[in-house]
Amino acid sequence: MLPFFLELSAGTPIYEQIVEAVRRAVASGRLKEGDRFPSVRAISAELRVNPNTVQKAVAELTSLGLLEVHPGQGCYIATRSVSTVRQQREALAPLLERLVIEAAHQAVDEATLLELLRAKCRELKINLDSNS
Amino acid sequence: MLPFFLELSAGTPIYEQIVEAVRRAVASGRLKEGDRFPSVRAISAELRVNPNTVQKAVAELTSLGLLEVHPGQGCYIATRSVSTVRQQREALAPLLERLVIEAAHQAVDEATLLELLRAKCRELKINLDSNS
DNA sequence: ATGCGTGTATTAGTTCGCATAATACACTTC
DNA sequence: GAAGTGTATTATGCGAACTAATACACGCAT
Repeated sequence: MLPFFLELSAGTPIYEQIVEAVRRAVASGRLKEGDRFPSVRAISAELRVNPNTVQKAVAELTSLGLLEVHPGQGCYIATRSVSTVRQQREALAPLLERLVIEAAHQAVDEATLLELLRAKCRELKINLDSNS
Repeated sequence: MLPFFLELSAGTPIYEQIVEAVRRAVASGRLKEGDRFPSVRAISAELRVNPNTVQKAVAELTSLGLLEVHPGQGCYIATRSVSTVRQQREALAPLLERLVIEAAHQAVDEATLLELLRAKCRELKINLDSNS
């Protein structure tokens, strides 16, 4: 059993879906710093996907600083690096913009939007990466 | 001068960038219901992009319900259709999820995240689609 | 030392989406 | 009828995504 939830669907690259699933698992607490991460071949077999595709996901997760590679041994969830306030803003800005625009089109007012955000924060912590 | 702001950049499909720009313009008030929308050929010439690419954006905007086509005459910004609460939630859920996950990775606490969201709401209304 | 399990690199080939190009057609308006 | 709309068609080039089959370097346990 993989330590993260993933239901492959067309439309988005597989390696991106893997990255997203791992990010979700880490954010929700399903995966914690220092945890052992499954091998490329194990994930490949479990998902029935080409090893190269999984490798691409691992490479991206490593460059994102989410995974630490211990050569010849395996991968582990990395200790989160501290980011500056500026970096935080830059990472969140595009997501915030898309959210606000979508809310405007759906005619969702600001108060409701804020409430939805609070609800989502609670949901993520509770579900612990069960599905979505 | 196009009624929406767009700076073409690689990495994302051009037609998607156009759709995004129009959505932003409508959400910010730069474009309003009933406004005339530039012709495919005009946009094509302005952006120096193939007419087919613009056409693809127009088609998507139409299917999204953002544009109304008056055959043989032109396109206009559509009157927004009412959406149910359920539809609102479904449209916002994935964006909320990605935002919360990204915030968790950036170690941004909930209170700060809510404040950033409020700020983004204000920013969108003020800038009126100048840049971003 | 040998073998197993790690991550990683290489090369090849297929499929598919994006963008371009050049036309052509149906429609409305003046 | 001419000009300006949106739309459809066909063809081509390009690159990303995925698969496939190997091969290599490293750490670790027997």
